[in-house]
Amino acid sequence: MHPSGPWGLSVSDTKRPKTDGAGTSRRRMQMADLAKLAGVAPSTVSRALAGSELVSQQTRERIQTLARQFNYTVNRAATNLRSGINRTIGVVVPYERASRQSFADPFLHGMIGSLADALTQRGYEMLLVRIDAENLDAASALIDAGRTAGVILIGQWRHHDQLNAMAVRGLPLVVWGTQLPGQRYCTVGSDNHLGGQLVAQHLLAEGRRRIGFLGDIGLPEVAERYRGFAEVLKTNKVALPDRRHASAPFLADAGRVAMHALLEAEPDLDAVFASGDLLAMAAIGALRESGRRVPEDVAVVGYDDVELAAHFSPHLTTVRQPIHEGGTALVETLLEMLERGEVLPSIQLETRLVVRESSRSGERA
Amino acid sequence: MHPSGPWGLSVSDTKRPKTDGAGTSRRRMQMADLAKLAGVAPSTVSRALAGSELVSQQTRERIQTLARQFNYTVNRAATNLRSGINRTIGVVVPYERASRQSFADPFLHGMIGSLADALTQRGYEMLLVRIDAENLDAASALIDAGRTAGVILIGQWRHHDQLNAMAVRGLPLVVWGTQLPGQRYCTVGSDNHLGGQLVAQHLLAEGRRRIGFLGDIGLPEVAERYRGFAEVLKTNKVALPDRRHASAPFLADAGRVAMHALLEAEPDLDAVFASGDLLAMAAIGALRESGRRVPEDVAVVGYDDVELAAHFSPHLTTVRQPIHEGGTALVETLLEMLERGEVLPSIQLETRLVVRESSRSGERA
DNA sequence: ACGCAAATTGCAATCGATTGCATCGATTCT
DNA sequence: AGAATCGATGCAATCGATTGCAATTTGCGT
Repeated sequence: MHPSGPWGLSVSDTKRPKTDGAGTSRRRMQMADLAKLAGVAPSTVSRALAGSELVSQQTRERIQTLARQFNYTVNRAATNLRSGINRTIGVVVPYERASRQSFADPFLHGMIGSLADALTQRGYEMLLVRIDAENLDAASALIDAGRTAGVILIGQWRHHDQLNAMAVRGLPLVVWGTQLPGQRYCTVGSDNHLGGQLVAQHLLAEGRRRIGFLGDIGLPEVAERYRGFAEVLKTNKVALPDRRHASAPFLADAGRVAMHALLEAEPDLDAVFASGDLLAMAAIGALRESGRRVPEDVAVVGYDDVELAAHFSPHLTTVRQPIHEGGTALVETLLEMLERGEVLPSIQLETRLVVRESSRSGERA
Repeated sequence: MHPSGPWGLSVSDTKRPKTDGAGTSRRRMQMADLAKLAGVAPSTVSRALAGSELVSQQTRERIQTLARQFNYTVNRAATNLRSGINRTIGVVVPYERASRQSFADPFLHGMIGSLADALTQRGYEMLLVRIDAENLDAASALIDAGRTAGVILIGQWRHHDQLNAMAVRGLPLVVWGTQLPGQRYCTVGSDNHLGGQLVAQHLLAEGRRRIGFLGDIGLPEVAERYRGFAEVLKTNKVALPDRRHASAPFLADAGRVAMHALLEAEPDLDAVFASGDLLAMAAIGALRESGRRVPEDVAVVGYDDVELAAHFSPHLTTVRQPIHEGGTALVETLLEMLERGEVLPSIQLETRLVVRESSRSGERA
C-alpha cells in the first residue's frame, strides 16, 4: 500500500533481515547496537546519553563519543513513548476554507518566526499546523494524540466558542488575540481597544476629519480596534463614514478593492485607518492609483508595525504590536500553564502608536 | 527535575495510580480502554480506526463513533514506533549566529507558508526547525532520531560541502537554492543565472548605464544572479561599479546602509539591482532619503517577487520566483526521493522578469 | 445435518527506548 | 578479617500501539 524504499518511509515487514552482515541492508543503528559496541548494557547507554550522574564520567564520555562517531541519535518516538515527556508544541494557523491565502499576512509570518525562535531557545520543537477553521477540533487532536504537549493558536478568528470549549476540556492552549467577555481560555495580544483610540486621537490631532476604516469587524481583534477608534471619534463629534468597513481579511488584493470601494462612497476622505499593515499598504497603492497623495491628501495608519512598515514609502504610521515579546509571552505562558496545570490569565502587551510619514500633515491642514 | 502538573509535561513516576476510579486522576484514554468500551480486542480497535477492510463495516463505524465521542486519538509516538511510518517532514531554516534575524525575509516567510500548505495537503506534518548554520548536522540528527522522514532545507548559504556530506550519508534531503558544480544533493530553485541576465538586459534596454548591485555574493544564489548580471553588462561593454556589492543578508536596515554606501561610492548611479525584494525596498527608502526619485533618477529591480512587491510604491520590478510551485516542488521531490530511495536531479523553476513601475524610464532616457 | 471456505476477531510478539530495583566490586570502618 | 557502604552497571518490565497468524464465527453447498 505505502511506498517503501531503502530510506524506509515504511518498514512494514516485520521480517526484514536483522543481519547487518553484507553491509547493504542499512538498518538504523539503535541503542542496543551502540551498547554492544561499547561493551555495556543498553541501560547504561541510555543513561550516558541522557547525561545521568549514575554512570561514571569516563564511561559516559566514551559512549557519547561513540554515538557521535556513528551518528547515533536516540529515537524520539521511543523516548517519547516510554518517558511520556513531549517537548514539541503545536503552532496552529487556521485558514478559512474560502481564502486559503490568509497565510500572506506579514504579521503572521513574523509571529511564526518569533515563535520558532522562542521555542527553539527553550529546547522545544515546533510543529507548524494549518487547519481548517471550521474544524478547529483538529487542534485538540494534536494533544489528544500526544503529538504535542500544548497548542499555540494564532488568530482567534470567529471561533471564540470553540476555543472556550477546548479550554474547558482542559487542553493546554494559548491564543494570540484579544480578550473577550466570558472567556475561559488564555489570550496574549496587544490592547486593541487602546490601539484604536490612539489612532483616532492621532488623526484628529493631525486635523483630519473625514476618516475611513478598513477591516473586517467580524474578527474580534479588528472589532476591538474599531470600537476604540469609533469611541474617540464619537466623543469628538466626528462622523464615521457610512461605508466604514470593507470586509477583507489581511489580503493585499482585497485591500485594494476595498479601498477603491471606500473612495467611491466617500470621495472626500482625508484619512484611513486600516486594521493591518498589509491592508494599509494596499490602501496606499489604491489611493495613489486614484490620483491622491499620501499623506498630503489622505493620511493612512496601519496596525501591527511589521518589519516593512518602516521601510515602506511613505514610511507607515502604525500601531506597534511587539512581535518578539508577543512570541515570547505566548511560549512562556503556555509552558507555565503546562507546568502548573491551570489556565493562566490573559496578557495584554504594551501597545503604542508609531508615527511616521504616512499620516503627517506637512502644513497641519 | 522537570515540571509535572496535571497536564503531564512529564509522567515520570511509573507508579501513578492506574485506577481511574474517583474521576479525578484523568489518565489519557488509550486503545485498550476504548476496546473495553466497545467490547472488542485492541487489535480490532486499531484496525477499525485505521479504516482497515478486515473489520466489518458495522464494527468499524461503531468504534469510530465511540472514539469521536470520547475524543480518543491514537497516540502518535506509539504508532510511529511500532509501524516505523513517519509522516512528518522537517523544514530547516538555518540562522547565522551573528544575525539571528535572517527570519525577517518575506520570501522565506512565503516559502514556509507554501511548504506548510503543500505538506498538509499531502497528509504530512511540518516540523519547523531553526538551527545554527555552523552546526548543520543538527539537521541530520532529525532524521537519525527518526524524528522526521526527511528534511527540506531553505537556503544553502555557505554550506555546500556540509550538504554534500549529508547527501552522501544518504539522508533524504532537498534544498532550496541554486545548482552548484559537483553537487550531490538535490536543489529546487529559480534559474538565478538567467534571472540576473534578464535584469541586466532590461535595465540596459531602459537606457541605464551606471548600474549598481546590492547583495552578498558569498551566497551561491546571489553569486549566480550576479554572474548572469555581470555577463550581460560585460557583453555590452558597460562597466560594473566598483563597490558593487555591499555584504548584507536579507535585512532591511543593512540594506539601507548598504545603499547609502553604494551611493557614496557612485553618486551618479542610474540603476540598482538588489538581490532580494526586501533589499530593494530598503534601497528605495535610502534613495528617497538621499533625495533621488525612483524610477526617474534611479531604477530599482529586486528579486523574488514577494507578495508585497506588487503593492509597494513604486510597484517593484523584480524577478519572479514562483513560490507556490517552489513549495510544491520541494515537497513532491522529497516525497518521491523517500519513495524511490535515491537522490533525484535538481529542478530549476520557471524564472521571469516582472516589469513594474520601479524600473521604467518614463521618457526612456 | 455436515464440512469447508470466507469473513471477523483475538492473541501475543514487537517497535526502541527508559527506569526501579537487584547485583557486583571496591572501599571503608570496626 | 569481616561487615557495611557506596558507586557503577545490568536485568527486565514497561510505554501504547500494530500486525502475522491462529481461532472463531458465519454462510453456503450438497
